[in-house]
Amino acid sequence: MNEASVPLSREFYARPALEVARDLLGRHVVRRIGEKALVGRIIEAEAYGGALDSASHASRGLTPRTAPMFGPPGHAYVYLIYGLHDMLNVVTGPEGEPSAVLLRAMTPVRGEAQMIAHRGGRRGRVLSDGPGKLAQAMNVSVSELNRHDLCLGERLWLAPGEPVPDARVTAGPRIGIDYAEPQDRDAPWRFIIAR
DNA sequence: TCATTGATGCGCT
DNA sequence: GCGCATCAATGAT
Repeated sequence: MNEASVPLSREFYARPALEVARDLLGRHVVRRIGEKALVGRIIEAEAYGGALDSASHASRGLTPRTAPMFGPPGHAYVYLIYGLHDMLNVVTGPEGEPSAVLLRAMTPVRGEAQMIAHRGGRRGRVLSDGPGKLAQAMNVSVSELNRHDLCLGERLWLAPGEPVPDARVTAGPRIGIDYAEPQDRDAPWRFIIAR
């Protein structure tokens, strides 16, 4: 494991989701499957949680599904949406205060051919430009990686990568949360790397 | 390039 | 039973 792929520390995650989401842009997602390593650069992320975020799963309280969000930071929260797609989140903030960041998109850095295979041969922009696509390209599933500790450097973790300056960052409302209260629906908690 | 729609399974009421 | 932090195929502009 070289310097660029050392796992981000627990302290990195133990901050407000909003701060972590912004800071995750340009960082690397590392997935190790046996001897093979897949690396992607995060280009889009969304914060969920905070005091009273009606868009967050955790706003309904602690349930078996949302339990990881209430747990210690630096763990994965993976869930299935629409019966089809796995969503990869990282748990943030102090234990007991539910929050997480959804990884929404990445670009391939290493192991692109393997990612394409995971995606059924789809390549180019559609390889990993959505949360379900990102998880599928990385072969991340609820059954294998929900609650996984991202600070171990085993199977799945995030690494320093190349942080992005503010001038390259754009914030806007989150996607697919029309059901949320207006102030949460409109909050600029989605971060992307402008191009 | 944009809008529409079916797919599909589980958590929660 | 309802609805969901989505995707891909389809058809129109």
